[in-house]
Amino acid sequence: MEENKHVTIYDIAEKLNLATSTISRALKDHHSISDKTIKKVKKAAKEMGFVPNTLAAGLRGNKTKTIGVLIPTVTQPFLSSLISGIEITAQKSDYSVIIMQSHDSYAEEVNMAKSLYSNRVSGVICSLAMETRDTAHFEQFSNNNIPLVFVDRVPKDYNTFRVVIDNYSAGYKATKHLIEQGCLRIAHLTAGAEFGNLYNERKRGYMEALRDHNLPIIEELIVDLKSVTYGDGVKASNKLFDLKPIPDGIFASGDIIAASAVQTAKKRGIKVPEELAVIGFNNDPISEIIDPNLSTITHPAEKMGKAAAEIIIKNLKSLKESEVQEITFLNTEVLIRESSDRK
Amino acid sequence: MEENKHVTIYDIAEKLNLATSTISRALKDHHSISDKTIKKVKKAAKEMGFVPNTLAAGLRGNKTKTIGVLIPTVTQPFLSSLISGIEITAQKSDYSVIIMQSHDSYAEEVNMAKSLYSNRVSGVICSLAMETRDTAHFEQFSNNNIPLVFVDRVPKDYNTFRVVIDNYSAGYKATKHLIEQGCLRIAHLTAGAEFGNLYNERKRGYMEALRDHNLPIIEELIVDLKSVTYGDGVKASNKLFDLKPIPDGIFASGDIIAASAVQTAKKRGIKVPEELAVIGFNNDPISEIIDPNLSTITHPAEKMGKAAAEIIIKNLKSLKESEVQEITFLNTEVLIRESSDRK
DNA sequence: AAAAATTGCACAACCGGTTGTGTGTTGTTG
DNA sequence: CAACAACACACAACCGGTTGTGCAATTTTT
Repeated sequence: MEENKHVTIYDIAEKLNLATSTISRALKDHHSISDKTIKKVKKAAKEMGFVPNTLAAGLRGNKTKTIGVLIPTVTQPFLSSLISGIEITAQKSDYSVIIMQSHDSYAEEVNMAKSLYSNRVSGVICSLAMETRDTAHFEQFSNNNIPLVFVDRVPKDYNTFRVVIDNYSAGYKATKHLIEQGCLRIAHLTAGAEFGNLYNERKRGYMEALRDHNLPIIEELIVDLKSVTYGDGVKASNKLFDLKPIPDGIFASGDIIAASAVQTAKKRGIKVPEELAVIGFNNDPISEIIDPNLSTITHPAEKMGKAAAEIIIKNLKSLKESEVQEITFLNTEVLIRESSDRK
Repeated sequence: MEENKHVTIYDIAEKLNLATSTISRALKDHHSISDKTIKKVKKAAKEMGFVPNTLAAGLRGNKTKTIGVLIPTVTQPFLSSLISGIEITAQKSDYSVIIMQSHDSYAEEVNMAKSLYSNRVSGVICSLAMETRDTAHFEQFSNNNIPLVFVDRVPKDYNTFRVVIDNYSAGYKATKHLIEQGCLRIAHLTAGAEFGNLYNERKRGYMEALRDHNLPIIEELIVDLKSVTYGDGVKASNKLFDLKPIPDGIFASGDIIAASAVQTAKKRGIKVPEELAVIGFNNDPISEIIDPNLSTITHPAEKMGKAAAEIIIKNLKSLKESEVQEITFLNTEVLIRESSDRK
C-alpha cells in the first residue's frame, strides 16, 4: 500500500506547465481564463484525483463554507429534524455542517463554541443548553462578524437572529382545545419552566387560556419535571393521578411526557380520552405510534432548520453590517388525534 | 460594533517581544521553553482572548484532530447513540467530531466522503448507506493513511477496521427465544435482506434456528420491507395477519417494525403475547414505551461508538503501518419483556 | 578555567489554495 | 497602421500556526 501524497494544484500546474493561480482560477470558472485552459485543467484535476484542501482555502480566505450547529443533543426528534432542515439548505449552497452537542451542559457549550470559533465556521446555529444562563461565549461570533442564529431555545436579551415559534400562543391553543373538549380540571406537565424560556411561555399560554375561560389555576395541577424523560413523566403522572379528583385533561409540554401520561393512565385504568384528554407538543414520531394516538402541537422543526440556514447564508453573501436583527416566527397547529378527541 | 480581528500568536509575540515560535511552543508546554515564559505567554494569551486557528495548524501539520462521521441519518436512535459514544471518547482526547448524513443515498455518501477528505479529517467512522454497493470512494482514506472504521453496516470485502455485532447469532438467539415460548409458526420481518448485509445475517440466524429445531421455513412468513418505517411495518404486518393461520410469533429486524406489528395486532384483536409473541431488535426507546413492552435484542450503540473512536485515536497515535486490520465484535443480549413473555 | 552540555529563544521555511498586480499577446478601432 | 482595449496567464505575497536548525547565554563537567 503506497502512501500517496495528496494531489495539490501545484502538481496540476507542473504537469500542465501553468501557474498555480491559473489552476485555481480555472477550477472555479474564473472569467479571465480561457475555456480551453479551463477544460484542460479540469480534465487533469479529475484524472489526477485532485481534491481541494479546505483548510488552505479557509485559512487564506478566513471563511470555510461551514455552518456550525450547537445543540443539546441529536437524539431528540425535534433536534434531529432541525439538523435535517439545516443540512438540506446548506447542501444547496455547498456548505458543510459541523454538529456539536452540549448535552445541556453550560460548560460543554462554552467549550464547543470555542471549538467552532477555532474552526472558523462561517456561521453558527444554536439551540441553548438547559443550563445556560448567560451568553458571553457567543460574543466571539458577533464580534467577528460571524452570523449567529438561535433556534427554539433562544436567549431573551441577546441581540441577534432568532427562529422560533410562538410558544405562548401554542400553549394557549393546546389548552383551549382541551377546554373545548369539555375539560374543567386541566393539568400541565412542563420542565424547567421557572427559567424564562420556551416552557415558561407555554405555561403562560396555558394559564391565560384558563383565565379567559373562567377556569381556576390550581397549583397542584402544574408539575415541573426535572428532565424531559419518560421516567420522570411517569412519576409526575402518578403524582397527578394520586390527586382526588384526578385531572380530566393534561397539556404536556412534550410528546414523551404526554406519552408517559397516556401509558400511566391506561395502567391505572383511566380511560383516554373519555376520562382524561391528553395533548402533547412537538409531533414526535411516537405520537403516531402509541395507542391511543397522541394529539399534539406541530413544531416545524425542519422548516426552522431551513430558515436558520437561509439566514446564515444570506447574511454571508451580503454582509450589511447594520441590518436589523430579526425574529422569524414559524407557525404551529393543533393536531387533533385520539388522545383528546371526545367528538 | 467594532470588527475585532482574530487574535493571533503574532499579536502575542509582538506584545511580549518574543518570537512566534516561542509563543507556539509555550502554549503547548514544550520543554525547551522556560516555565517563566510559559506562564507569561499563557497569561497574555488569555487576556488577549487568543483562540488558535485550527485551520492553520491543520494545514501545516496535515492533521486536524477531527473525526469524520458518515452515517445514513442522525434520527435513528441507534445511530444517535452511536454518535454519543463517539463524541464521549473523542472529547477525552480533545478531538472534534464532524457529522455528515448520507440519507442512505450512494451519491450523497460519495460526495460527503469527498468533503470529509477535503476537510482533512484525521479519521473516519462510517456506517454505509443502504444503497451503497461499492466502496471505491473510501480508498482516498486508506491510500492516505487516514484510519477508517466501519460500524454496523460494514462492507464485506474491504480490508479495514470494523466494529460490529454478530448479527447471525443475534438472529438465532431471537428466534430461539420465540421457539422456547412455544411458537411454531414464526414470521420474520426484515428490510433489504437480499443484499449481503446485516439484515441478511439476521435472517440467516432466523432460518438456522428454525432448522435446528425442526421447524419448516415458510416463504410467505418472511416479508422483506422496502424501508424501515412504521408505515411499511403496518403494511407488512397486515399481510401476515391476512394469512390463515396467522403466525404465532414474529421476529422483526428492528423495533419500529416490531412496534408496528404489535400495534397492528392489537387493532385486529390479536392478543400479544398470548396469540402472537413479538421480538424486535435494537432496544430503541420506543420498545419500553409501547404497551405491551417490546422484547428485543440489545444493540450496544454507545459502546460501538466508543470502540470505533478508540480505534481511530489509537491508530493515529501509533501508526504501525502494517498492523492487521481487525474486526471488533460486541455482545448482544435477548431482552425479554412483555411482548414475548408467555411465562 | 577551559571545554562541553544544556537551556532559552529567534529565524525562516513550510502547508496549499487565493488574489492583487504585472506582462506579453491578440484583437479592435479611428 | 498606430493606439488602445481585452485577453490569458505568471508572479508573489498572504493566511496563521508548526517545527528543524542555529546561536548565544548559562550551567555543568573535567
